[in-house]
Formats: sequence, C-alpha cells, structure tokens
Amino acid sequence: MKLLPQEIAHSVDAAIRAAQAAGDLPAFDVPEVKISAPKRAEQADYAASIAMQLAKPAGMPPPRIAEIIVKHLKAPKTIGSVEVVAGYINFNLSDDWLRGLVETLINDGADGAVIDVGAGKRAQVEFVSANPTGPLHIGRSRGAMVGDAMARVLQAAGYAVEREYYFNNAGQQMNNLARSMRYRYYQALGLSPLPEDCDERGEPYYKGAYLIDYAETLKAERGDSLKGADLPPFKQFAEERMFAMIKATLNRVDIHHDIFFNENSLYDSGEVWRTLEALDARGYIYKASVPEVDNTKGEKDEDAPEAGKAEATWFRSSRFGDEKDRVVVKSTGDATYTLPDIAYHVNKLDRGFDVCVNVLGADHFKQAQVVQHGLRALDRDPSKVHVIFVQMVRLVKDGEIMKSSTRAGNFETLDDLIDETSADAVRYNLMARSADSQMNFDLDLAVKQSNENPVYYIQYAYVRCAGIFREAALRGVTDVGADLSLLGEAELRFLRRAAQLPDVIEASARQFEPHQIAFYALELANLFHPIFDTVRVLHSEVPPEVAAARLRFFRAAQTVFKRLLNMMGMTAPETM
RNA sequence: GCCCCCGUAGCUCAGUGGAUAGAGCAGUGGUUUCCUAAACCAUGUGCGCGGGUUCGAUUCCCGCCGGGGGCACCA
Repeated sequence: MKLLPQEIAHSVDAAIRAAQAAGDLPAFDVPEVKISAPKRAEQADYAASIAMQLAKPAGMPPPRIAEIIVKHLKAPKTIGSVEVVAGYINFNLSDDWLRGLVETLINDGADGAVIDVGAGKRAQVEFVSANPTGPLHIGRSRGAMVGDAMARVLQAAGYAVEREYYFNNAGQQMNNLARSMRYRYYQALGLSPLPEDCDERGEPYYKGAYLIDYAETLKAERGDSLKGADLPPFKQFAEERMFAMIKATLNRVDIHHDIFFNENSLYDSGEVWRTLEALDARGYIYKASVPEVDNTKGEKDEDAPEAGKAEATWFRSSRFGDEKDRVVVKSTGDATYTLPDIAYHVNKLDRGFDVCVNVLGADHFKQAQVVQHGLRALDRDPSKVHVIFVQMVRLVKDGEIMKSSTRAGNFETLDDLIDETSADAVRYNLMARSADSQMNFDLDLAVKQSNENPVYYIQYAYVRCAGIFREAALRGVTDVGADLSLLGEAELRFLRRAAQLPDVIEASARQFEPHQIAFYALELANLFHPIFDTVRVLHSEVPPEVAAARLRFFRAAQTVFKRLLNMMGMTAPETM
C-alpha cells in the first residue's frame, strides 16, 4: 500500500515551488512539508499547516498562501477534494479510491509486508535474553512482548527480520545455578549439601522449587553416580532444563527465536580477546588500579580501591563522553560483562544487519551506553543499533506493590500470568503501552477485567466478520463480483481510517514503537462495531447486490483485523 | 552530585509545534423479531508548578516539585 502523507507532501512541495516560479509567492527556502491526519476525523483525512509556517517568509497571511498553493496544486488521484480552512489545506480521500481500497486490503492479506520501506533490508531484534537461571518473570515478559511485536511490525514494513536471544552462560550466575542444582541433588540423595554450594545462611543461591523437581529427575536419570562430581554436569543439566522451560513458556505466547546466541561462543571463537586487542591497537586500553578518568562525584568512597590492589584493564570510554573509564578485564584476569557485550555487538553488526533493535530493561541504560562507545571505538556504526528501553513493570496485588526476585523464588512468572489471564491478554497488555512509560500491572484487575478487555473488543471485530461469512455460506450469499459503488457512508468512514494502515506501520517501525499498532487496532475496532450494528448484510430488506458489496467490505475489514492481531502476536478466533 | 524515563479524566494509559486534548475500565440511564449483547446509544468543568522560544506550546528549552531507574574489578 502507499504512504499517502508522503505523496501529498510531495505534491504540496511541488505546488509551492511552482507558485514561486510563477511569481505568486516570493522566493524563500521551502521547509519540509509535513502532512498529518487531524485529530478530528470530520475535519479532513489529511491536512497541511504549511501556510502558517510560510506566513513570515512569504510576508502574506496564511489563508492567502494556502489559496495560492492550492491554485498550483496537482493533487494525487487518491485525493477527492482539497479545501482551505482557516489557513489549513485540507485533503479528503476520494470516495472511489476508498471503495477500491476494499480490494487492495483483501489482496494484501493478513500476513507479509504492507509497505516497502524496509524492502531489501535486514533487521534483527534481540529480546528476552534472560539468563537461563529460572522461569521467565513478568519483568522480562514486557520486553518479550514488545520485542516480538517490534519484529512483526518490521516484517509488515518490509524488512527481513531475525529474532535473536542472547544469553550469558559464562558468568557467576550460571555457576550459582549449577551449585544450587548440586545442592538440591545432594538433598534428593538424602545427603548434606556441600559447603561451597551454600550461601551464607546455608541455603542454595537459587531457591526456586523447580530445582527440587529437577533434582528428582536428575536422581532418577543418574542415580547417585554424580556424587562427588564437579560442577559441569550440574551446570549442563540445569541449563538444558531451564531453556526447555523458557522455550515452552515463550511458545505459549507464540514467541519463537531464530537464533540463540550464547556468550561462551564468543570466548570459543576468540572474539572476546580479539575485541580487546582491537581496542588496545586503537589506544583505548590501559592498565591501572584506579581509572585515569573519573568525573563521578558522590558517595563512592566505600568502593574506593585499596592501596596496592592489583591492576585491572580499563577501556577509555571517557573519550566518548562517559563520565569515567570502565573496567573490561578484572585484576583477576577475567573479563567483565562489558567486553563480551561489545564483542557481541561487533559480531551482530558484522553480520550485515541494516538495523539491530535491542530490547532492554531500563536498568541496562548505562551498560548500553558503554557498548555504544565500544562500537564507536571500533569504527562500527552505533546508529544502526537502536535500543528500546522498557521501563519497569510493577506487579500490584491486593493494592500493594509486590517485590519480585528470582532468587527468592516468590516471583510471579510469565506462566502464572498466562494461567491467570490468557496468552492474548498478556500479549496485548504488555505491548500496548509505550515502553517509556512505567506500568503497574494489577493482577486482580487483569483477571477481573479479562472479559471486559480491549483484547476481546478487538478480537470480537474479527469474530463478527467471521460470523457473517458462516451465515452467508449457509444462505448461499457471496461477495463474488460485488459492485463496490453500492457501499455507503458508514463503510467509507471505516475505510478512511483503514487507509492509514501503512502510515501507522511506517511510524511504528521508524519510531520503534509497537504500541502504536495496539492503539490503532483499538480505534479501528471502535469504528467497526457501531457500523456492524447498522450495516446489515443478511437481512430481508437488503437487496442482493447491496448485500454482496457489504459482504466484500466486511471481508476487507476482517482481513485488516487479522493483520493487526497478527502484528500484536494475538490469535484471531473464529468464534468467541 | 550527575544521567535516563515518567507526571494528561476517579483508575490504567494514548496523543500532537497548530483547528473543540482522546481511548479503555469503573459509574449512571437506555437498546435485542434478522449476520453472536464480549455489542450499540447517551452521559466527561483533566495536560504537576514557574519561566523562556514561537504567529501558535499540553508538545521544544531552562528551573523547580513529585515517582521510578541508573552512575560496580555484578551479569
């Protein structure tokens, strides 16, 4: 489909230049023409406020400028009428073109690209990326829904999209998981846990009950043969189990990653240390016990290095505006998380993606900045990496904010949430808000309102269409060869808004804001339901040829709703 | 101390340098011989405060106030 605002903007720009050439407008630099849809749909389908902007450079009142522009305007054939109101140039879509849109929407279908802004480009969306140390909790869930919806929107915008899950299996967290696994295994065997597997209170690091179950499985599979064994078999067993669990959960909300990329592979391939060498070769690395540049002020005294402490390896991130340099290799010789993270992003960009989207929690802001500095230091283009920072989700239950911690084992998991509501409700509620906005997820409300939700309101629009087609088939009514000129004002009202589908997808993709789709879907459903109630198809007083046209219209509407539901990762049920 | 996000209707949240700031939920009152009432119709004195830029600011800038997150030789 076409991006109408773009088309209109070009014609307005051309008209201004033509007016200047003809001497109707004085010479001045023509600013970018912005076309927007007015808030109030009855005012116009699209409007330009360019005449107001030109009042000063042109030295004329806006209405006069608008009239001059319109005089020179060669409007696209999608436009039925142009009028000047209070200095605005208002554009209305032609009714004939809108009726033709019915066929366009049906032919475009519910999957695949709607527009071609991403044609020939590759996009990658990295999301979830939770370390496999336990079930997915709701904090990660938001990023999961946002990331997958983002991927779907980019696909609709024409990009070839890959979904990636990055996980860290080289660090302390996974060792703690392995120790906790061994702790529970010893327990299952009726033995006392090893002292090194206990935290300061003699408990396992990860306290989740799932490890107790897995210990039983491990005991059943291996008996006591692992008694006295080192950590690796426990780590491997736990990691496999955790991933099976995470994938099963994600499958419930129809999220499937193309690539699972693990940190260990960056060590195996040597990329981590090559990254360090590359940084060093460019003069961004030094050894010291304290940073050379540290402009941070405040209460950091407790972390002040002790005299004579061994030297760490630092990255001069301050060269790129960071307030202090960052450690990339600890004095122990181990890399911090930062180094493999930079290596990972170099790896990603070198795979040739035109755009990489990372969905991260807001608490990763600083880390993401350091990675950007690292990419710049290594002559990669950081602007190709766009990070969606997802603000925190706070769980509210019984009017109180719940603290969640994976290690305490009392979290609300994504699985719990799906069980309490539904996969569709979870997907919608977690992706339908701006990532920038912190959200309260009221569990009681989510359960209570699950029958009065926008989720069902949108799905019901699809279901009602499906109902007509079932009944039409029984009565032998078809939309084949429908005469679309028989469509009325109500249908055109819906089609006017549906014509903005490409605009919404373009904006959602360009601004990396999948929630725009959710609001658009709700608005369309809002337009749809009243129309459905008044525009009858299978009614004794509706002439057959009108019925056919309306049926065709509802097929287009159904297709649009299916596409919107697809983009949000929601199901389109035939009945409810 | 510094950096980032947020502050819009009773609640949860959209939104925009421009024409009368919107949705859902909750509340109240109505609607069904015909494609599912998970629907429709009616009902709304709100952009945290103070400056600035602009023809025009809820939107951009600065300063406050309030909420959240970050400023590790953790990942």
